[in-house]
Amino acid sequence: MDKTKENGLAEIIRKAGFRATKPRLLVLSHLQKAKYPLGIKEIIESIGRKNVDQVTIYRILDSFKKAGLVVQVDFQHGRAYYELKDAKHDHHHIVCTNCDKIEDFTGCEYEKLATKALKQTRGFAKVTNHSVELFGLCNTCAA
Amino acid sequence: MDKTKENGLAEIIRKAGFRATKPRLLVLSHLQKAKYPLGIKEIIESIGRKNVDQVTIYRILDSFKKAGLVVQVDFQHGRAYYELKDAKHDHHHIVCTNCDKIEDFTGCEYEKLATKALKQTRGFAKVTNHSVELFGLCNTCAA
DNA sequence: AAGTACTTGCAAGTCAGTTGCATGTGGTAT
DNA sequence: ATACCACATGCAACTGACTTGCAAGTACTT
Repeated sequence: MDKTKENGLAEIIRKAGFRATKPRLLVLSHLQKAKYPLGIKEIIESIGRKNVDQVTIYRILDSFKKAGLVVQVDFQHGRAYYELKDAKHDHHHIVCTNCDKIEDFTGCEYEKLATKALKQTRGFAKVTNHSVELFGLCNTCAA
Repeated sequence: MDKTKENGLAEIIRKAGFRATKPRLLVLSHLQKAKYPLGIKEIIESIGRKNVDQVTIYRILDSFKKAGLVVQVDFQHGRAYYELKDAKHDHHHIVCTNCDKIEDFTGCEYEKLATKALKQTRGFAKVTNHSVELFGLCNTCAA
């Protein structure tokens, strides 16, 4: 990892209230490079089991999630996926229920949705996060 | 369970392509009565472990899901929740990340969202299902 | 350079969900 | 009404995701 980049990552981590340790830098940089949400297993594998213990990865992702650095995505595959939380966070996924292919789409109109929901429910004070996934069939599997 | 109702349930099950067995009738009627999505554990418990084996419940819910009778909901609690799929299916949940309180809201504009996503992605032929959940803080926990 | 609170690694454990296979049963044909 | 058999269920054992407790290590502060 080159020095400038590492410093940038370290700063992000410290701003979120954590110490900039090697495992955390690794997890963050893997998430940054990822095109699509990563499963924990993939993260563990690509970092290398001998380099960082899987328990550590679990703990890091959990704390990153609580700190709002990362969002957890559910593809109904029975395990958790994670990706960096982008500023606008209007970026979601469509998943093929047959072959698990994933693509992105935008435009869930989060603000509108949240306002609408808060108006309707009355029992809730604020919305901090949201999850929007579509499930369907990709062109190959539909044929 | 009164006879008329049981017959109605049985018909639903047969129309979906299954045999109307006692475990399936029980699962379906519990889902119908539920105000909010049920976790598998709750279903197992309220039906009674001695009455129906938990493996059977898992298999039933899985097949109901594949048949489109039921939808799986993810509250990021590490286990699956299920509820009956309603015709319009424009009924979603807002979950308190602190105390797990759940309320409903409507108006996710599914059709619009699906059309938009299909136009953007190009790799997908159709959308068969969707999941929209909001996470936030309820009035009590926000205070 | 040292101290300490935060982090990590290891081992063992928990819990959701799955699999294989023998037994049971709903729906149908007779 | 009876018998049949493919579909369903129950049981036991298993897998795999995720968690916990605790001792050892290390990033940041002074």
